[in-house]
Amino acid sequence: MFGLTDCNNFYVSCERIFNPSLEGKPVVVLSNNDGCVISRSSEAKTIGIKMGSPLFKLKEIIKDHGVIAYSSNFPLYGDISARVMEILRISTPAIEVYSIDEAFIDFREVPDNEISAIGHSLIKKIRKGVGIPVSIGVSKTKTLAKVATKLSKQYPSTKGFCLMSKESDISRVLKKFPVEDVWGIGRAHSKMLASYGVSTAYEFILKDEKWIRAKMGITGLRTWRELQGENCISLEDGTPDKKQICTSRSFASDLSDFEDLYKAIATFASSSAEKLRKQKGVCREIIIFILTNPFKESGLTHNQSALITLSEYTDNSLVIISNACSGLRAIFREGYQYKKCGVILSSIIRKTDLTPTLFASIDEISKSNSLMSVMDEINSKYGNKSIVTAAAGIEKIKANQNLLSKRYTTSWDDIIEVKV
DNA sequence: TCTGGGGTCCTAGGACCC
DNA sequence: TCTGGGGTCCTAGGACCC
Repeated sequence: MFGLTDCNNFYVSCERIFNPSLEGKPVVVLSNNDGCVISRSSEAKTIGIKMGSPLFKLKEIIKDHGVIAYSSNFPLYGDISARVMEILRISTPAIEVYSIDEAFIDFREVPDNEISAIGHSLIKKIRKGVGIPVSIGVSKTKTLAKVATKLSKQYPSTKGFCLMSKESDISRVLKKFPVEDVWGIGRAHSKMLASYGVSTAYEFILKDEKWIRAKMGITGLRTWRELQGENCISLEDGTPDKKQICTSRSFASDLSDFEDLYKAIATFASSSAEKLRKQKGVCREIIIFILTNPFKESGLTHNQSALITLSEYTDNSLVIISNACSGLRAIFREGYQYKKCGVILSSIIRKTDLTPTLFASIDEISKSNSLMSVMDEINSKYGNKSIVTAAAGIEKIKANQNLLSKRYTTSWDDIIEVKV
């Protein structure tokens, strides 16, 4: 059996830990630049706020219902996530961290009759130890565990835990389960399935295997099998290395100056390089992209990217930045209002797998290595971006974050005060 | 005025190899 | 008249996830 732990309304729940007065009220957390809603409390869902809706369209509903909105505070959410995962890790045979708010649990070696007690105790431990509500679903495959988790959220009587093991229980559930809510079936396939009269997970598994393969490829077939209890998606141990590393942002206001874009690209290149060194990787490809605002009806559109292939693998920020910037020079055009840009590192291998090149001296390599580790050390000790390259500039890129809570658990300056 | 930021995997088709 | 049969690698784009 596989379990899936899912933190309820995760970002909102994180905000509520340090501000209990938010309990019972409609609360939302916004994306970067306070653009869209990316997390909603159950009260916010009830009054009809949809996932991903832009803030400016919600002005009225927010006023009418006294909705409380927060800017996203990722240092806080990341730290709370790590605490949840730690409890899961020490209390179960093995877990796979699947996202910031979800983890699969390996129950394969645990007798069926013990799973339920473990599940309920995990929910209590996390509530008490970290302060957030979680739901747990358990079944024969990861895809079915996802279904079970959804049920545990849907029905309060489950107290956040749902175990689906009996064949008859599973088919009873699947008969009512909308096919578009199945893990692995997205918008496009839902639409296609609907056109063939398939609307529930049960109708989906009744379809012929060959038909599924032809219409939905090998991944669709996997989902089809998983729903029938056949294990196709295994549990990953450890976090696999990233194959691509991307840093990108939308700007608070449009940029049309080369200089401004240059600073942004240099900053993002530097962040990506830092992430690359963190996973002890080196890359050989850099992709940069610049986009104009897709929502603007007037104005010129220009979406362009450049791929730079380096002659040697590197993790050196200076090399990555200067190449990213020459890429920008090649695609930048005057007269456009740019809204977003980003830097993607690709063609990544582990640094230890690197074959030393004939043309760089040992001296140069070790110089580069020590420079980078000193940079990383300073930034880790004195705070992110304490030391930056001149290209990135000293001013930070402005983002709208007017509704930000404090970094209660990761910054001494923001630590909570107790007033006597 | 105002619309997120990350990722992964699969597939089809073209270029190329012998 | 008739024009092989087996591969690999790369890339762009689509689908999906949170």
